[in-house]
Amino acid sequence: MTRSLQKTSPVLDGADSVVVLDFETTGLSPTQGDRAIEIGAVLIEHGQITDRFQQLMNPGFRISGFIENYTGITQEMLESAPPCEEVMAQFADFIGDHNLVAHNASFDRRFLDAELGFIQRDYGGGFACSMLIARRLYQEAPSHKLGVLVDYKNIPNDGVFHRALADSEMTARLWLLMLEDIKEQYSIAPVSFGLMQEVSQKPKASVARFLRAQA
DNA sequence: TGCCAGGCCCTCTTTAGGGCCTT
Repeated sequence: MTRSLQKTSPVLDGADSVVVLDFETTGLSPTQGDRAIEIGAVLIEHGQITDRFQQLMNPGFRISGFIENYTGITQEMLESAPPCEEVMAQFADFIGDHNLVAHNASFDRRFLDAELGFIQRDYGGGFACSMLIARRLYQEAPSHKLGVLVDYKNIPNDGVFHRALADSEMTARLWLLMLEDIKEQYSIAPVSFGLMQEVSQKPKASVARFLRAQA
């Protein structure tokens, strides 16, 4: 169950389309045998969401009760889903060479790399982490979990968490809000993907100075 | 039955340890 995002005023230039993605998985580590069980993603173009991707996938083994409770995704739901390889081939076509964004991107990147590796596919875009940027822009936030940031920044949501498309849509709203905040606070426009990547790598204490120098 | 990973970041740091964040 999803719904459209409210329109957001464009703050990106035309070349800075990004795909915001989120995996639900059987656990924390693909190197320990964990697999993806759902992928959700939205495409942002010109500062607005223009496309969506959501698909459950069958990892080929029984998932834990913890994951069923955490995500609401049941074993029964996965038994009727297509295998990971089929879904990830479709998803590789969806992301193409777009730049990518995820909340705690190191996690999603590990699974993206692992699942695409199984089918000998790759991607050509960069990867940015909304959590690392939020830690720098919103240093006073009570935490930088996605759900806490959504509440802290009053980001509209339908109350669904830990499902791939819902989390990717909330991450996309957070991403667009961070672009708006940088634009308004530092008079930078357009705010490029490359600039956001740079922000994510700056020491916390020097981010404001760095952004002021970009104006 | 209980536990498992990994990158980032802070500090009582760098010859380390532990919290945060993702499922």
